[in-house]
Amino acid sequence: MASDDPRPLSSVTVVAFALHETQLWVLLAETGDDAGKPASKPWRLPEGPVDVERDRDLLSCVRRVLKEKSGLPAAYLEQLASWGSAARDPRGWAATHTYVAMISAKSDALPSVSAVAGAEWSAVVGDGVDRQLSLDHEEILAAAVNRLRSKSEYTSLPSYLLSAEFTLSDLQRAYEIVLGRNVEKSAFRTRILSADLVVPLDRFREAANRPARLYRLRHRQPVYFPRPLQPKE
Amino acid sequence: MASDDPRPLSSVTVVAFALHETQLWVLLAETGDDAGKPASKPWRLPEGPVDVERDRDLLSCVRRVLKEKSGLPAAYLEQLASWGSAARDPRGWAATHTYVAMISAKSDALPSVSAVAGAEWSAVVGDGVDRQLSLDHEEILAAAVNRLRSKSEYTSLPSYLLSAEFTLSDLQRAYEIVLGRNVEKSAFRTRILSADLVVPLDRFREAANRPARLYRLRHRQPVYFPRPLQPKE
DNA sequence: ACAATAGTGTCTGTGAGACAGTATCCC
DNA sequence: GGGATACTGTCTCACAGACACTATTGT
Repeated sequence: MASDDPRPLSSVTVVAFALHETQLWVLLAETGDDAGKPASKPWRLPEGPVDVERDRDLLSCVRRVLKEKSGLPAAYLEQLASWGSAARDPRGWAATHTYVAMISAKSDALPSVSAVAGAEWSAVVGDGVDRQLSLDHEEILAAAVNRLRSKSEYTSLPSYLLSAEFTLSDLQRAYEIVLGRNVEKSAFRTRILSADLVVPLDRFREAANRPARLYRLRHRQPVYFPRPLQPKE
Repeated sequence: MASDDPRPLSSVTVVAFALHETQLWVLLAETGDDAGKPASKPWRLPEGPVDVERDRDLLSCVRRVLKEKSGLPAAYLEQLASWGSAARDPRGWAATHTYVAMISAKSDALPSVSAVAGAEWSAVVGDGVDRQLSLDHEEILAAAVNRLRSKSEYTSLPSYLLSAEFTLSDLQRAYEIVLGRNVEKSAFRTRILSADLVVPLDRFREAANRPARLYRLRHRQPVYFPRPLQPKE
């Protein structure tokens, strides 16, 4: 019980999501080639060890890691789970605290590109990406995608993927991309408007058709709807 | 980035719930009086450091800790969250992976007493207990109670607090105790029976009134209902 | 006028809430 | 029969799904 027993490695892993065009994207980091040897699976989720000198707590640790790997702030951060075992990291017993981060779209709807070397957005396909990830990061990513999808059935999570001002059609499209299925327009609008989710603005988005009213989020915290969108069959 | 940087303490904390009479109970452990000095807040949640020699992963670590502190097996275990900061433990930067454990009632509905020294069941009042806990364990307990309550609105979690065979009234009472409010009988029975939750047995519990049919759980994993019990107002 | 997207109205279905009524045991 | 608990039937209400319909812009 002495506090100098061997301790596991402690790190933090971020699964950062963004929207671009018609897809959901996740932030990956390239494995640093330690000692010049390129790993067989060079991609991984952004991760960093807990720094007991600089990090006050887990949340500030995630924020630091996300900033170092992407330069981007998270519109919303939530703990996912933790993974820890003797086998998951070749360096020894390692535990990681994982977080889901939602990144707001930038004005021009570009995928919030990072000016940081070795970071890259990858499209989410199914519950993963189309490349292999090292360690157990494929499992962690799948869990994050599933958490995002299932929580989007009954909360306003997808709203954090939009920019500050958006139309209800934008929001509906965000849900459709995240959930991977169509959402019925009328029911969707009633749902959003009867919850206290958004504030209507007096501005409209102009286009070659009827202009759409712009909205912004009313709260910083997610809203929980009274019923899930799709009764889980 | 050297792997011999100072590492945080890593531990696992269990919030174990049980049902007895008309209340929900949680397992507490007495702080060992290190060096004979009794702590000012002698009670805490069962907790133990990750043992990199003996524990294969976090789940086996929780099982070991729960067994050591209570001698009881968990009918259901689920990760709650993790807490980690420089300040939460006087010994230094400490992270703990917390789990919620559900303990089945024993045949005679005794609160599953433990033959282990320094462990004790305490009734849950509100989202805590009526004594102070050390470290941030009051916050962890509150989070566990809230998780149990909110997840009981749309899953079969309370079923794990019953013994193997139970009546629908037993199950309803479990929900009522966990949720802290009455549940309407007719709707409750329809809900339970139309989900695939239970298997009817050919046996009945006899009493000084109409005998009640006994049931057992159909699945080991919790069932998710299509709608929450109470629309979150 | 037409294309295109924004936004609404109406009808249906599902499952929870309320509550009364019936069923079946022991005494 | 009476007390007690088990179990069912009926009516209402909230809200999601389906889908058609109207509204308002640019070209």
